[in-house]
Order: sequence, then C-alpha cells, then structure tokens
Amino acid sequence: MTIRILLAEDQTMFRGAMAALLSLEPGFEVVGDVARGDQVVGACEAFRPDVALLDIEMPGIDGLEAARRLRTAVPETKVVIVTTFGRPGYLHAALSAGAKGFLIKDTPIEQLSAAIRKVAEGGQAIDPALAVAALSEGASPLTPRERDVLATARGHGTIADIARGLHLSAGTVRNHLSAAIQKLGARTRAEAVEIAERKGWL
Amino acid sequence: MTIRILLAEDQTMFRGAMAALLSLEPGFEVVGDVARGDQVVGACEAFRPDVALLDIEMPGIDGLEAARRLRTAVPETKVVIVTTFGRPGYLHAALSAGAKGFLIKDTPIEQLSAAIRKVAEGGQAIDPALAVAALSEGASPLTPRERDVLATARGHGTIADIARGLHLSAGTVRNHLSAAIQKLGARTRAEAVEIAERKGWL
DNA sequence: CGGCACCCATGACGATCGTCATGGGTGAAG
DNA sequence: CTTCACCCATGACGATCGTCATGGGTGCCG
Repeated sequence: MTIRILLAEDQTMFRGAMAALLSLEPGFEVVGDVARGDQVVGACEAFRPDVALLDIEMPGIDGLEAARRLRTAVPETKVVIVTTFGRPGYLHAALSAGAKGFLIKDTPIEQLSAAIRKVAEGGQAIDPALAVAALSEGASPLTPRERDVLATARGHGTIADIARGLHLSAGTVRNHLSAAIQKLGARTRAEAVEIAERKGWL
Repeated sequence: MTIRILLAEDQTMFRGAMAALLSLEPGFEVVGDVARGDQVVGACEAFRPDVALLDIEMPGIDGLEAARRLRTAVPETKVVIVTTFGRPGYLHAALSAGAKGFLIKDTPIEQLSAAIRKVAEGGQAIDPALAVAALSEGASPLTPRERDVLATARGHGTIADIARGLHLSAGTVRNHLSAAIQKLGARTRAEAVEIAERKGWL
C-alpha cells in the first residue's frame, strides 16, 4: 500500500527536487505539490493525501496556520512540518496545530523518509534535538499584548508608528515594550525583536 | 563527456536531494558535496570539478568569499551561485567574484541543469529578472565606513557598543549612522540596517 | 469577596538618539 | 595647488526612548 504525499514548499527548486526524489522512493507517491500556504487545504480536499509535508515560511498563510485549518478540513491527512529554522516556539505551535511530525531541513533525506512512514502508520516523528531545546527554552514569557506590540515593532520604526498601527497611546506602547525588553534580557527594542524572532515567539 | 559537479550547500536535506537528482541527469556527475564554505577550496583542489554550485548563506565563509578564493586556487572550476535571496547586491558581488552563473532557489530544476551545461561550455547563466533588478537598484550609496558601522549595528544594541567594537568615538558612529539613515531613506538605525540587508549592501 | 494578572493610560525623569555645524587630516583627481 | 570626497572628532540641540510610579478597568480563580 503506497503512501500518498502532498508537498507544500515555496522554493521551486527544493520542491521539485523533493518531489522527484520522494517519487523514486518505493511505496511513496507524490500526488500534488503547491507553492503557497493558502493552496494546501484545497489541494488536500482534492487529492486526499495520507501525509502533507508543510514548510512554515510560505506566502499566503504559513505552514502552521495551514496545519490548523487542515485538521478540521481534512483530518485524515497527517501533517509533517519541515522547516528551515529550528525555533523552539515553532515546535510548540506545530504540535498544538495537530502536526504529527517536525523536522528541520538540515537533516538527511533518509530521516525524512523514515518520518513519513512513521507518521503514515499513525506514529509521531519529532526532531529529538529540537525537543530538548524546546523544553529547556520553555514557553514565551510575553503576554499576548506584548507579543503584538513587539511584532508590530518589527518593521515600523518609531513608537508613534506602532501606536498608530495598534490604535494605542504612545505611552502604553512604551510600557509594553519596556516589559518585553526586560523579560527578554535585551537592551533595545530592536534587540528584543531579534531575540523573540529567533525563539519563535513572534 | 560528463560534467563533474561539486555541491556546496548547508541544508543537508536540500544538498542530498540536489546531489541525487543531478546524478540522475545524463551527462552529470556529482563528485563531491560540502556543507561549509571553508571546505569548498579544499574539495575543489581534490576533485577538480568542472562546475561548483555554491550557496551564499553558509557557515564558515560565505559562497561569495569561497568563489573569490576559488578563482585563484582552482581557476578551471566554473562557479554557479545558487542562493535563496535575490538581493541585487549579491549579483554584483558574485559577478565581481568571478561567478559564471547566478540563480535563485525559486527557479525550476530544469533551468538549473541548463545553466550548468551552459557554464560548463564556457558560457554564462544569469537570472534575467535579477539582472534588471540589479541594474535598476544600482550600487550601494554607502561609503565603506558607513557600511562597517551599519554592519556592526546589526546585532550590538547601543551606539556605545558599536563605537567600542570599531574603536571609534560615539559621536563619529552617530554621524556615520545619520548619513546612512539619510541615504537609505530610513528613519531609524534599525530600519537602515533592515534596508541595507535586504538590498545586499551589508 | 479578595487577590491576581493583564490591559490601557498618564506624567515625569534621565539616558540615548538623530541632526546639524564645525574643524582638522588624508589621498586621489583636476 | 586646488578641489573634492572621505574619515574622525567635538559640541550642542531637540526629539525620542526606556524606566518608573501611579491609577483605573476587566476577568479569572480560590
């Protein structure tokens, strides 16, 4: 019985290479491949794959959001997240989105094949190194609002801009930022954004 | 006559997939693959490939620096840069580093194969969309020192830190940053760093 | 009900930042 | 030699930022 796979990945070259390679693997069949997150649900509804390989960084909606929607729309399709960045927050988000597998792209293809088989059989496949990292890092210390402010701070320059973007007073924004800066051990708004982004707390 | 290829790419999964796929292509032979920029020259000296496929973002030294060193160390090996980010500055840097080809990873594999063949025969293969972008963007407006200061600003938080890292007075750093901010049309040091990074002027 | 955490806001303080004017030193181009 | 661009530095100014104290509002939980 062959395992039917859907591929979601925005880099055309990588997507093509993976599709070709997985098709060669005995017992695998790549039934579709998409380049955008917002095409995942539609493709899965059409092809009914056993496993969906989702990148996180994609145009449209990201892989995590796609996984969330897939869980209710096509629950029989198991999700494996394959991402470039081993951010601990990503693993948390992926698991709570119902993903059964989580690998970073810096792992050999043999492990990817093994993970696909394991997940197709109803098991799980989590990158062990990332699991310990996620445990040691812990969850985000930021309150939801602090997260919002920090996320808006990435891109817009001045505090006034952020305040305008969130319909808040400038003082409130400064307070949230100050709290975030302290919690993250940063000394600048920019540093705080950098840290939160690296840990996947954005 | 087969084309001998060396692969330099830090993402294991991508590297493995490309190696497998290119090996299947008739007339191609992947003679080696490395994961770090500082292993490129050594591997090329050992294997003498016709074409070296270099990623830019790599640990050790980046693909551009590797291309520069390769030109004097193993001049018979032609360089093709394959990178994730289509930053105009990258194309400039790659060409002046002696690269014969330049593609972004968001292009089909068939075009990669075609580019490899063209370069192996002594021709060139430049992504046309990027070429026009590089021409319209133009070269970096930053002076060398402004570039240094901006590069140091990415990471270190306060001006005092940057000044310490470059053995400068805080005032001088502020002046260079002010000039860079104006030239880039930014309103914040962080914004200026962001813009310069996106255009490949870091 | 009484904590408790989070949200929003205000005001004030010192530190830092971005801008400008100014000046001296170097090296390449005319 | 003059001009020009770049480098480094200093000082001063106003704007912004990060911190703190304080207060009122909400909703959850023991």
